[in-house]
Amino acid sequence: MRYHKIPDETVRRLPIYLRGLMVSAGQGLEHISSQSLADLVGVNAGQIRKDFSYFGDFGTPGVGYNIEKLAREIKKILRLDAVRQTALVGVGDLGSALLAYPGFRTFGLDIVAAFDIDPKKVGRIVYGIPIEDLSRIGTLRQRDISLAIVAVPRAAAQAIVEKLVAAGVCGILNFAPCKVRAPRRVKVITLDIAMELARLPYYMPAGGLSQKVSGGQGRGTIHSVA
Amino acid sequence: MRYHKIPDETVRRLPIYLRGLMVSAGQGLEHISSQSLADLVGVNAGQIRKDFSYFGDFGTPGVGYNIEKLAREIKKILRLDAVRQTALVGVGDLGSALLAYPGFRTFGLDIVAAFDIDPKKVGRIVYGIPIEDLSRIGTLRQRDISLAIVAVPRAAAQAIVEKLVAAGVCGILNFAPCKVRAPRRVKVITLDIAMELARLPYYMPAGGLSQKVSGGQGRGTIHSVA
DNA sequence: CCATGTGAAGGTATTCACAGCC
DNA sequence: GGCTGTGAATACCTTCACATGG
Repeated sequence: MRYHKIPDETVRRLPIYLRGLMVSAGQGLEHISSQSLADLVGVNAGQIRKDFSYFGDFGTPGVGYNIEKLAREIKKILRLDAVRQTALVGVGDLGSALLAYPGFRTFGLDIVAAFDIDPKKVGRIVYGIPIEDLSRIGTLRQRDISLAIVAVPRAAAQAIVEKLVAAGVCGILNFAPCKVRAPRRVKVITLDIAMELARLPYYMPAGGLSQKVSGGQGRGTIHSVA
Repeated sequence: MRYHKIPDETVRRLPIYLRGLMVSAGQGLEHISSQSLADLVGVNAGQIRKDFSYFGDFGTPGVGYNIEKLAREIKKILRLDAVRQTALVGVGDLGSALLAYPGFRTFGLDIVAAFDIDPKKVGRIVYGIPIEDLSRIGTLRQRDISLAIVAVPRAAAQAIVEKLVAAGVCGILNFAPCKVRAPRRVKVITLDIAMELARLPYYMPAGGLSQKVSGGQGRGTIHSVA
């Protein structure tokens, strides 16, 4: 069930909206206007209405959007309406941090398996998850795990991705700083942390440190950026 | 010295090219064609040439681009030509992983200070960096540190950003899952890890697990994705 | 009166194709 | 022959303004 045709950029923003809606719901609100949501998440109000317009009528003129209903719909579109079991490969510093990170739950994503190549790590239990040997990646298919996070060194990433694909995984979040090849049916998102930091200096003023703001707390020119 | 006008999307891709160029340089190559670079980093060759065209002639028809020269130019544009000292705030699981991560060096970014609110952590040395109390963030200005990474819980993020701004920081990479406000002159990039994972299921085939590929290794339909 | 939903307009980014150069 | 650099054409995304509805 693919919704008529939702632009990629809109899909990218849907999780942002979803997070905003969940925050609002947590405050006991029932409805929210595109303007309030805009203030909350930092996206232009017109953009939000346009985005929502791609999948039917959820708002009531004069009132706003029903938070619960809208959140449920977005989850359905993103296919986050059921809990998705996820595997982690590579339990180094970053991998461990990801195991400890509670944020995935928010979106119904649950890390239920972890793999590493290091015999000293295999068998240990980290944040409740036992670490298995890489050779057991093949068991993912029968365990109904179709999503994976790759947190291994660059040199190992491609081989791991191939193992995962062979095991039936069809969605991969790759933290290794390189492009990995995969069949078209498998969606890979690469998240290169250092690269994000690398484009920060471009946008910074030339002088280096910024001047001290007169007015103490920084009132006045506060703006949302990015 | 701002180059005529480089599109934002091009700026986003520059670090990708830079990484590809550094890999090629490491292999002893001297020149690379837009097509080879395209294969390496997964961006269309025409796109690459168009991107490079925004900042002058670096290629030689029939030969390709001089890797060293081009890499140096991209670094200059991104202002990565000098080592930049960076501060980390929040030495939890993720923060520790970032301290250990060698990838920042690649882009001339060096984490030289770390802060945490937890008295049990303050004073300890993690991966060579002593953890200081939050109250010492104000010293960043005189230490010439203008870049910061925020890895604190959502509830603390806004307050930390304000402290950093007051201390003269003008570029922030925020890992907290929320929008933060900052003066316009301060560039903030928010990287919400869970959110990236959240849009993965949307692109996955409906059935859940993918079918076993006939043909073993997966030859044939291999495509770059992402 | 307030807020949604949406055509139409404007802006930005990508793709194409080829002239020009080594 | 191979590869760059770039205008022109296309596709995509965002903004605007307003008609419509509670």
